[in-house]
Amino acid sequence: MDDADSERRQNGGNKRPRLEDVAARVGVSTASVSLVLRGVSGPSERTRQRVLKAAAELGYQADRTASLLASRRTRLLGVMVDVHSPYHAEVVDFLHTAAEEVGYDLVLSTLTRTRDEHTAVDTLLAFRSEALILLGPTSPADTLAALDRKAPVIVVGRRITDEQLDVVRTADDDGVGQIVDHLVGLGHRAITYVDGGKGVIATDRRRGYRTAMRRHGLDAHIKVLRGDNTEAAGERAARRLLDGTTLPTAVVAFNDQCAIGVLAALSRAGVAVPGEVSVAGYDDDTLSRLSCFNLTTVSQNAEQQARHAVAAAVERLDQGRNDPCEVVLSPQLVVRGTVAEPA
Amino acid sequence: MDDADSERRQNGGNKRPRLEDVAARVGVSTASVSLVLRGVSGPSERTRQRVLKAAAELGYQADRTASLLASRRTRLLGVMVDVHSPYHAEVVDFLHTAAEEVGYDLVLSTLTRTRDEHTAVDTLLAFRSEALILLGPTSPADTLAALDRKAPVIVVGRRITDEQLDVVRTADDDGVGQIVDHLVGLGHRAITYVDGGKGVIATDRRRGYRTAMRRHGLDAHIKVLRGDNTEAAGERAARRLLDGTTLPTAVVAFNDQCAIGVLAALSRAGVAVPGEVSVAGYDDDTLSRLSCFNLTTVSQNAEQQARHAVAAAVERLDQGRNDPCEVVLSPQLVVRGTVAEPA
DNA sequence: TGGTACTATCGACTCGTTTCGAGAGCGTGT
DNA sequence: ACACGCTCTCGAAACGAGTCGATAGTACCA
Repeated sequence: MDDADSERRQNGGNKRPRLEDVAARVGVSTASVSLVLRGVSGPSERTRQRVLKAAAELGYQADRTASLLASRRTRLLGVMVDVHSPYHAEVVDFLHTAAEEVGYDLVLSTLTRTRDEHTAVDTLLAFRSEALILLGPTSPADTLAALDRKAPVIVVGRRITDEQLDVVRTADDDGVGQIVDHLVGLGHRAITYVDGGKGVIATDRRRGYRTAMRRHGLDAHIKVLRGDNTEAAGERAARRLLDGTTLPTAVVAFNDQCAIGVLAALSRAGVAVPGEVSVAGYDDDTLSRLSCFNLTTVSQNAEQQARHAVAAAVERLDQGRNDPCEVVLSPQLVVRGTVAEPA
Repeated sequence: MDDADSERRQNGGNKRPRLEDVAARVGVSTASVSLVLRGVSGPSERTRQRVLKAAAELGYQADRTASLLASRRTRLLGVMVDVHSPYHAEVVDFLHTAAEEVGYDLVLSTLTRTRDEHTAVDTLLAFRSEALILLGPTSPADTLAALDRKAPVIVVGRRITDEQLDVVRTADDDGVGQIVDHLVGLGHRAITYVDGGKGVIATDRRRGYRTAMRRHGLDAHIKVLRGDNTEAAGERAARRLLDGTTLPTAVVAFNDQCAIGVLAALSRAGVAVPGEVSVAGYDDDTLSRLSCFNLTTVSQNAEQQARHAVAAAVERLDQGRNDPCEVVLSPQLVVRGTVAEPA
C-alpha cells in the first residue's frame, strides 16, 4: 500500500523522495519539513510528528549535495589518509567520534599508488571541506602553506617548518628519549639506534636518541645504523650488528616495522630477546601488539591527536582563531616484553 | 599582482572563485566555461584557451556539491570499508584505479567502533552514490536487499543467500581445498583445521577443508579445532594441539591472523615450522608477507575483486543490467616458507 | 474592539553547477 | 538576395535543499 502510494507520488520511476515529496504528503511547506528534519525549534509538535512519520514512510533521506550547497556552511572536515597505514586507521576512528561531538562530518580521501597527495586534497576541496586534516603529509611546507589559503590546514603527525600552519604531533625526540631513559634505568649502556632514513620524523627521533644518550653520559656508546621504515631495513641493520664483534645490549629502532625486522634477524641468529639483547620500536602499531612480538614501543596516542586536530579545525572555523597553533603531545612508553635488564 | 587582482574581483573576502568569476574574467557565459572545463566539445579553441588560462589564474576548482546537484548523474560509487582491515585497504586501492578508468569517483565511508554499517551506508547515500560497494558487510541479507532498492548493492567478499544482489567473492572452499591439495601433494595426511567461528566465510572454508580431505580419502584425519579470526584464538587452538598426544603434520588456519597465533604458540613450544609441522593461513594479508612469518597462504586477489565490483556497478548503472550477478573468483595459493614435506 | 506579543507556517530567493533550446554569426550554393 | 547548414555562444531553467522576512493565526489584555 505504502509502496504503491509513494511510487505514484514520485515522478514515475523509483527516484528518491525529495523534501517536496514529504511536504506534499503532510500538506505543509518544504520549509517546515526542513526545519523539522534538522531538529530546529519552530514547528509545532503536531507538525513535527506528522513530518517525521511521513519522512519515515517515504524512506526520505536528505540529499547531502543539496544541503551542502544551500547552507553556507558544510560542516565537513576533509581528511587525507593513507589507507594502508594501521596507525592512520586508528586516528580516523577517533576523528569520527571527535568530529561528531562538535557536529562535523568527515570526508575521507586516500592515498594510493596512483593517487598522490595533490589529487587526494583536491577531492577534499571539491567536496567543500571547510578544513583539511592531513595525516602525515609529505608535501613540502610551502605547498601546504599555499593550500592553507584555501582552507585551514591541520598537519597531523609531522613537524613542519612553516610557521603558519596548525600542527598536531607528538614529540618524537622525547619519545625516543623515554625509551633510552627506560633502558638506561634497567642498566643498559650499549644502546644502538637503527635510523629511519630521510624525513623530518626520522631526524627528530635520531636527535632524541643522541640527546638522551648524552644526557646519560653515554656519548661513547652512541651508534646509529642506517635503516628505514621497513622490516627489511631492520633485518639488514641487525645483520650488520651480528657481523660486528660485540652486540649492544639494546637496540632502539626507528619504528615498529623496523624493530620487527631486527627481532626477526636476531631470533634467526639464535640471539635471545630480551635475554641477550633488548629491542624497542616506535608507534605502538598493530604489529607491536601481536603477542608473538609483544614489542616494547612508544604510543603516539591516536585519540589525543584526533581530538586536538578536530579542536584545531573548530577553533579556526568557529572561534575565529587566526594564529597558527602547534600541539605537541607527549608520547607514551608502552612497556611490553622485548626489553629487560641486560644480561 | 594576480593575487590582488583576483581578490578584488571576488566579492570582498577570500571566497573561492565560482564559475561566474571565471566567466566574467574571460567575458563569456558560465555555460561556455562549464563546457570548457569539463572538456566537452563545442567551445572554440580560442575560448578554450582563454578560459583555461583564467581558471588557472584564479585557482578555480569546481564545487563538486554543485556539480553533483546539477547533473542528473553523480558518477559516484559509495564504498563501505573497514579502515582497520589491511585487506580492505588493498581493495580500495584497486577500486580507485578501476573506477577512474570508467570515469567514476569514490566516496569512502568507514566502520568504526561507534559507527555501524547502517550509519556508514547512510552517509554514502547522502552523498548520492549511484551504487554501493560493500566490503565484507555483516548485515543480514534482507537488510542488504532492502538497501538494493535505493541503489544497486555490490557485496564484496562474502557469500550471500539473497538471489537479488550482486556478489563478488572468491571461492573460499576452493581456496582451502587448494591448500589441502598442496599439503597432500607434499605427503601430508594428518592435516588439522583451525576454525574461524561463526559466519558464512568460516562455514565455507570449513566445508572446503572437509570436502578436500574426503576427496583425498583422508576422512579419518579430519579434525576441526574451534577458533576465530584472531591471533589469540590461533594460539589457544595451538596449545590445545600441543596438549594432545600426537601433533598433526600440518595445520591449516581460518585466516592469516589465526595462523600467526598458531605459529607463535608452536615456536614458543619449540616445535619447528615447517620442519615438524607445516602451517598455512588464508588472505595473504600484510602480516603473512612479513619475512619473519613468511606464511604460506591463499590470496583473494584484491585487484580482480575490485575490478569486478566496479564492473558490476557499471553494468547496473550504464548498461541496464537488472539481473543479479555473482562473480566467484578463484583464489590463488601463495607458497611461502611455512609449508614443507612432512618429517 | 483594537492592540500587542507570540507562535506556526509559508513563499520566494539563494547556493554553484549543468543542461538545453534558442539564436547569433558566418560561409556556401542557388 | 535568400535559404541552408554549421559552429559557437548564451540565457534561463533546473537540481534539492536551506534561509529569512513576511504573514496568518491565536491568546491575552485593556
